[in-house]
Amino acid sequence: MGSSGFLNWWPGDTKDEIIIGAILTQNTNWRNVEKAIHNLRDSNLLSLWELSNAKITNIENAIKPSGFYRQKALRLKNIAYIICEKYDGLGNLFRKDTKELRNTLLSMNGIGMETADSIILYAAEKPSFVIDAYTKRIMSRVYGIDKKVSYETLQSFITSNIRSDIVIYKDFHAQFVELGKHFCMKEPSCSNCPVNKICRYYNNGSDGL
DNA sequence: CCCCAGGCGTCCA
DNA sequence: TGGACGCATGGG
Repeated sequence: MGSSGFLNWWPGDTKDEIIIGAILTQNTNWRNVEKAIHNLRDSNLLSLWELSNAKITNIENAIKPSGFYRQKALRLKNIAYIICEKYDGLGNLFRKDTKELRNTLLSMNGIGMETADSIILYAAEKPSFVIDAYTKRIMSRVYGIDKKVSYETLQSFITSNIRSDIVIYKDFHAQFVELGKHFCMKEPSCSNCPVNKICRYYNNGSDGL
C-alpha cells in the first residue's frame, strides 16, 4: 500500500500466487495462509503448473497450516489442472469476457462467488466486485443492511452506486477488509471493538446498532 | 476452555 | 431458495 492507498493490496507476486491465495484464504485467517504459501514456495509448488503435476500428499503437507487442507489440496490441484491443460494457461482463460470468465471459474469445484470475483479482480484485473464477510458485517452494522442479504443483492447494490472501475473496485474491497478487521464478531454490545466504542460515543451511551 | 478466520459443496425441506 | 453441517489449523 503506501501513498497509493490500497492499490495492489492483494498479497502475491504472481497471478498464480494470487489465485492460490484466494483458495487458501477461504474461511481462514491470512496469517495461516502465509505459512501455507511459504511452505508451497519451499516445496517448489507455488505455481499452477507445479500444482497440477504434484502429488496430493505433497500439497497437503505444505498447506496444512491453512486448514481444510485435504479439500483445499484436491481443489488446488484440480483447478490448476483445468487451467493448465484445458485452457493451456491463464492467458487463454483470462481472455474471456468478465461474465464468461466468472461462469467458468464458478464451474470449478472449490470456487464460489467470492473466490471467483477475487480472482477476476486481482489476478485477471477486470472489474468484478468482491463481497466478503467484512463487507457484509460493515454494511449491516454501520449501514443497517440486513445481515442475511444475499451475495448478489449486496454486490449489485454496491456496484450500482459506484463506478465500474478496476482501481475503484480493488481499493473499495481492500478498504472494507482493512476496516472490517477492527470489528469483532461479537454483537455491537462488545466493548472491545473500537468501532462499537465510536458508535456508542455518537449514540450517547446506547449502541443504536 | 471458549470463539473466530478475507468460503464452499452437499444435503434436505 | 435457504438453512444446517463438515471441513481443520492456529491465534486471541
